[in-house]
Amino acid sequence: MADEQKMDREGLERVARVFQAFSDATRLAILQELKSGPCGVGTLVERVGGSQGNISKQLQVLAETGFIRREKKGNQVFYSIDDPRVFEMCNVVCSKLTSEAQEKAGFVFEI
Amino acid sequence: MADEQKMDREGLERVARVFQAFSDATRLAILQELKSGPCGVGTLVERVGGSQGNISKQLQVLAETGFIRREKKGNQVFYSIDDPRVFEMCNVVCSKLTSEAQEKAGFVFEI
DNA sequence: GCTGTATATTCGTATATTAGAATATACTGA
DNA sequence: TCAGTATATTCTAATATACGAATATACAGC
Repeated sequence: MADEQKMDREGLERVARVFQAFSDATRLAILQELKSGPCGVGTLVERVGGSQGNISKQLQVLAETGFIRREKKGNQVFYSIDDPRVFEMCNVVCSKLTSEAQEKAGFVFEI
Repeated sequence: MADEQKMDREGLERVARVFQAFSDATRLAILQELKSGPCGVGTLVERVGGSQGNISKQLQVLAETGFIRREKKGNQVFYSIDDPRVFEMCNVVCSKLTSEAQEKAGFVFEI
């Protein structure tokens, strides 16, 4: 099915770089906002919090993954989700965390 | 469909922590080895390279995500994939990188 | 208990990351 | 061109990370 060949170090580093982009709460908060639709930088600064400069930087990190799109419109720059599979990944992690929490709380009977 | 409620900062930080675990080439190399089946630490040191101490540390980081299982058997410790969805996530990233590379090379005609 | 093997932990160092403040650039409209 | 608004970049400090070397712990067999 999937490619069973092993990836070389450079390939692994590129993949790692993408996960890295999603490994920060501020950037995930931005993603969460973009889920509702495209958004300008100023609006994201308001909604996510933090300095304008920092939000702008984090947006660039996200855009470099290829999952987020950058689009200039006149004076403003709008960011949006370019590939919704980014949320599939988040959902996998979330559901894992949820089931872990349930196990910890003893809500699950494993056979 | 998915939970549309916004996650608080603490939740986002927990998710970020999991992505963080996958954001390192050495740890991805370990995952790649585990794909073929459970593996002891010593074998992973041989196959992945680097010091034994470092591999052991990285294994712990992976195990903390809940996607990788740790199992003691006598003198040895075996690690294995506990939730194969970790590879789904990797595949999403890989396919994105592949399509990006193709676009860069001009192999894709967008309508 | 002692020895050897397997794994984990600690320590120190080089490097990377995050964030705010200040500054620079880009664009719009008068 | 000038002023104002929106975004990006640079600089700096605090913190986090990855790694090897050395050391500690766990366990099996004698």
